[in-house]
Amino acid sequence: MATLQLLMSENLFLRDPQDTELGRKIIQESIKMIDELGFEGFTFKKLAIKIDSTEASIYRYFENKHRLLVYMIAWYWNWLEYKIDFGTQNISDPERKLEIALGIVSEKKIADPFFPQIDEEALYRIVIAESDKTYLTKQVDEDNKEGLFRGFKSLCHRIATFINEINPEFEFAHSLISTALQAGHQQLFYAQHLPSLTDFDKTKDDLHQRNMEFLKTMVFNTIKC
Amino acid sequence: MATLQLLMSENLFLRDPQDTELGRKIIQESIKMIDELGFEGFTFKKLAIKIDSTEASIYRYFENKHRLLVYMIAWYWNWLEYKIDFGTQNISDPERKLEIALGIVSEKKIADPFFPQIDEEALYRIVIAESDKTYLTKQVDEDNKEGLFRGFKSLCHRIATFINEINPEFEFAHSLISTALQAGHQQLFYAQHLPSLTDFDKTKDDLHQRNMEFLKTMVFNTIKC
DNA sequence: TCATAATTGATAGTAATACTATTTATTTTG
DNA sequence: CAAAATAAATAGTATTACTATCAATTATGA
Repeated sequence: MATLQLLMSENLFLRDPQDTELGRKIIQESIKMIDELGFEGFTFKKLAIKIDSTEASIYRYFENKHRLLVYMIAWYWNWLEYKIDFGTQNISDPERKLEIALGIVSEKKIADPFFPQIDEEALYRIVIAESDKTYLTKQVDEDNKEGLFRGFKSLCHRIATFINEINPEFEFAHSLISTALQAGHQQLFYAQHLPSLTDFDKTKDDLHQRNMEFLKTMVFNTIKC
Repeated sequence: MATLQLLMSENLFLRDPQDTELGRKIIQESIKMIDELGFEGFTFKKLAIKIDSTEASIYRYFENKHRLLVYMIAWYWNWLEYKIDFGTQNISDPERKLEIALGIVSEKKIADPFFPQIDEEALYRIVIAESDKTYLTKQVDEDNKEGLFRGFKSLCHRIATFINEINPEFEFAHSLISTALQAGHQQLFYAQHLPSLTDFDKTKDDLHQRNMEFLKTMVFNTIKC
């Protein structure tokens, strides 16, 4: 099977981690560590020890750990958009396209053989628990100017387009989709940790199915009334 | 005018900040500082200098700055629930109650004369930018066991009740309301910093109006189809 | 080929942060 | 009013998030 590489925006790193052995080890191991320790518990020092390198070496690739998180989350959004492009190929019915997109957004994430170096399951847990931290900072405007959030914005715009094709009258397409994208993660987090904020049962194995149903209901009902 | 005090859950603090002069200064000044510096830029050291006290004294009131944030956000949710109780008093039509609740959630927040010691405008900006950080941590389960998120859960449940009164068939009342509560903040943050994720124009002064409209459309359409 | 430059990595710092332990002052109460 | 309890101030420490400097390796080109 072919192995792919997502093209990542230049500003996301100092040195492209996909180019070198060390860079790839940084990404692989930091996905594992942030998943285990949480973003606050994760440090470049701990990562350096784990991959048998040094803090300074890691700082050559990423300005700081926040940038590394932004890189990982951007990779995730790029991956989703690629999957949606792929999945809606040759389909013209916008309702079908929207349904496919929402399905991909909320489906259970498993290892993608096209990207063997990334642990998508761990990355998905990071996205759920940490992705908001990429922009909930005081430097959000500078980061945005550098284009660090292009992946998320692009994905949001793409799905919003489907809505506008279905119902050109609907005036909140972007708001609805950015809400749905975040809600999909939020509800899974809540189901796990604050279940009374949801109507899901985390012990049942149809959790992702229910979440998908919720998102589709919310989006389709909202635009069709 | 009467001055009120919201009853805060015991576990939110080590010593009740509403009881002492220093405690009240801690709350007042930390709202100002977190608003200005962001939660990451805020430290007990800086706060201590500002209020002419010491770090150790502040640690007598709150275990750490995360707990202080949780306290502030819990105050906000309690305040909203009180406003909704107040606003839906003697109203029996559940649609009307839901509309009032969503209105209160998304209306522009101004100083509440019942609580003169709290700067609600600054607190609202903190809620928008920082509230997710209260639970997006590795200690969320322990914190939840201590009841730190009772305020949010209680508010969510109360509004979900209105939905169930309107449409007992609808099976995602809690998910929809927790989604709407977060979306209300998120959209304002996006409008300010990542406007392409919304359909709002931050330069227009009907921003809150539009956001309210979006939330009401989303919630009512979703439950009525 | 070999010197030079460029890149990469290792070592050793520093200022700031998030606390903690101990000491000192003040207030409460029997 | 003395003893106990409480509150606050002082002075630490381990860790974090970097930076500056130095050493090794690799690439380039006359």
